[in-house]
Amino acid sequence: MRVSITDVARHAGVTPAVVSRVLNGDPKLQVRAETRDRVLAAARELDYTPSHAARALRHNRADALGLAVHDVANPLYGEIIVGAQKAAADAGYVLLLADVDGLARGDETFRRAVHGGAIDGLLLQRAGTASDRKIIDTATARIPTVLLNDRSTTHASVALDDVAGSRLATQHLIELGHTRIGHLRVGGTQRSGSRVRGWRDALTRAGVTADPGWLAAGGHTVESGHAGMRELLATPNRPTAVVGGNVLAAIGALTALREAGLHVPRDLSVVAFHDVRYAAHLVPPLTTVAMPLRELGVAAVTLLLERLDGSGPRQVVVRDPSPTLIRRGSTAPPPS
Amino acid sequence: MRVSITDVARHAGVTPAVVSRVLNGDPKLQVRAETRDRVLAAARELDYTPSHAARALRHNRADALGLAVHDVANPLYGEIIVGAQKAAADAGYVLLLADVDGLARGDETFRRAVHGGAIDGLLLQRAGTASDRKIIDTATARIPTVLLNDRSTTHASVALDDVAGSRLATQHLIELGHTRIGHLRVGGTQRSGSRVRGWRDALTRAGVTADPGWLAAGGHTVESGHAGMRELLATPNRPTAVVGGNVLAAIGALTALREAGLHVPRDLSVVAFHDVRYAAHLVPPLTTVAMPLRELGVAAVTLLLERLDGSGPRQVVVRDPSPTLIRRGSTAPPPS
DNA sequence: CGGCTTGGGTAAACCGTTTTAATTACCCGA
DNA sequence: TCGGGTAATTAAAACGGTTTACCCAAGCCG
Repeated sequence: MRVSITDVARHAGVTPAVVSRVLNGDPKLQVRAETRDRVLAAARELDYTPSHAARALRHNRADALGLAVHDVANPLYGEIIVGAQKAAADAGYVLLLADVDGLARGDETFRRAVHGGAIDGLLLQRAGTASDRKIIDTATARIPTVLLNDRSTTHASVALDDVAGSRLATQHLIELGHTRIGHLRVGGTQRSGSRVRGWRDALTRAGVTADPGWLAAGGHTVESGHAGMRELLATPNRPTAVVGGNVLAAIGALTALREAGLHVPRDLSVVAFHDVRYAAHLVPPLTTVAMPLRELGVAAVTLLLERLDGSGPRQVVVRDPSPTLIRRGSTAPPPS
Repeated sequence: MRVSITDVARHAGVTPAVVSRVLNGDPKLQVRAETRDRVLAAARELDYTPSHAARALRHNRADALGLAVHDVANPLYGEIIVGAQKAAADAGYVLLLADVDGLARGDETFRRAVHGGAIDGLLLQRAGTASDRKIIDTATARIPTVLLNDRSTTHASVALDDVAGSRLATQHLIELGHTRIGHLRVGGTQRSGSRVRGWRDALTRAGVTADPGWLAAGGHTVESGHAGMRELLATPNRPTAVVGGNVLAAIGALTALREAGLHVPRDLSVVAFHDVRYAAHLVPPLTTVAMPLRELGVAAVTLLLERLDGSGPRQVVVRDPSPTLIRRGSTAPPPS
């Protein structure tokens, strides 16, 4: 059926040991060039590929990484996955997809994969929900784990430079002449706090003290963004511009503004995190801060591989390329 | 380190054979209830999970499926993946992610996974590109394969009911009073042909003969959709409504219309395939045909598992739930 | 010419499970 | 008390590699 190392050995007139050692380039192997060639030729001729299971069993290593996210269809995580997949493949690792919520529900399939050694390490999305901590701790206890897209003081993690991104967005608005700038925070995660900090930083630098009313919960859905925007509109010292922590929330905000009879960007400017593909095709085309999501995926895999080599947990912030402002039609100088 | 079946056996005072047979419910095993309990208790106590590699080696089966798509970040495929992931997990299979383009470039990692038996079957996106055929044939020769989201006469495949979807979209326009209805075809695949057929069917039923000028290449990018729409606008017997084969192409079409000074839907109606999450937030909110993408993913896994059990290649069309029209703001009666 | 090195390999154990065939324990009736 | 028969359990091989220790032959040196 399958062609095994024994077949190759027979074909080359040697023992399996030699085949293994030639193919893996064992430095302590002494072998005549002629023999080596015979082995290589036989392997090529029979189109031999070693059994994944057999190697994994022997090495106690699967050459596979797990990737568990909440929603694969979320385009943001799609980008992260693309980067992670590429980096893993380059390093000779295969990527195994799982559903965090499944994990939370105690999905036996994935539990067995982790406990049974089907993966060597795990990339785990941290959403900031209550059940998260338990999942994270269980995983970490079993297997080297890296948290995606958020900072952690206790676990290895890879985050974006949210402070810089948020500062960039806010500065853009300041440069346009805005001083009353609101922020729709995502909530629940470290990065939410970072974005608040970046926003406040930029305001402080411009000599503006942030009004507490300028900070509202935007969540990460269209509905929550809609609600958050309405809240901002109701505040006495109403902002003339808003930094949105999440694209979907920003879309909800745009709807709320349209409903309130306000024109974007004439009456109010909006800039949001993450330059998703359709941002340019909303009306108005959304000004965004492009964050290096793919690079985050790459960095996560890199860090995880480091951990597999025995390094301790480390917190990485991906700053390259740095957050970039994509100017489109949703930002303009404040109404005079 | 890892707790193995031998540890459990020792702990329960039996041999590994008994442990294995108890845990796997071997029907020919005769065992005292008391012994069985001891084994189960030991397994639970030590938190034993069998080694994935060892079972895979023994069974010559990895309990894993491969999933190779062109672009994980594409929200359409995201939905398919979500469905596939869930179905695979339910069946006790784990999902392994790969990049078709990597495959085309001869990505060694994935080649080794396939050849080395790390996956039992493969779900493969068919894009209709030139290099596709080679990849498909290579994969099929090695491993049971199911093609995603398109029909094939030679290989196992799972497709959507594109004829019905296209007919539904066209009928909607007809019901609004349109007779001159264009179609932006995706091109390259079977499903593109199916959509043309559905469109033509609906027109014929309404007693309208399709003008050749009403059919243009829309591709699956914003740019190609833009170009295709311009082509349609230039035709002598210009349509008053358009069915778009792809959302991104439809977005490009909307832009082209805006540039041409035409108002959607007052001057021209647009309906497009696939109800992506942001369709409601484009301006105008896009009327779409929602296709059962998740169910496609589920059906693909189901078919693949069937094939693993020895059934021959089969072509499946997912009709449940049937295509649904989501009426939004981009369709209206034709200008009078 | 005997012992030592070195080149060129080989033999065998091992990784953790599963499974078939074989072995032991036990009970019962004669 | 001893077969015989069945119930309960075990031994061992096999899956396909990898790796360590070892072996043999040839050459070299003293």
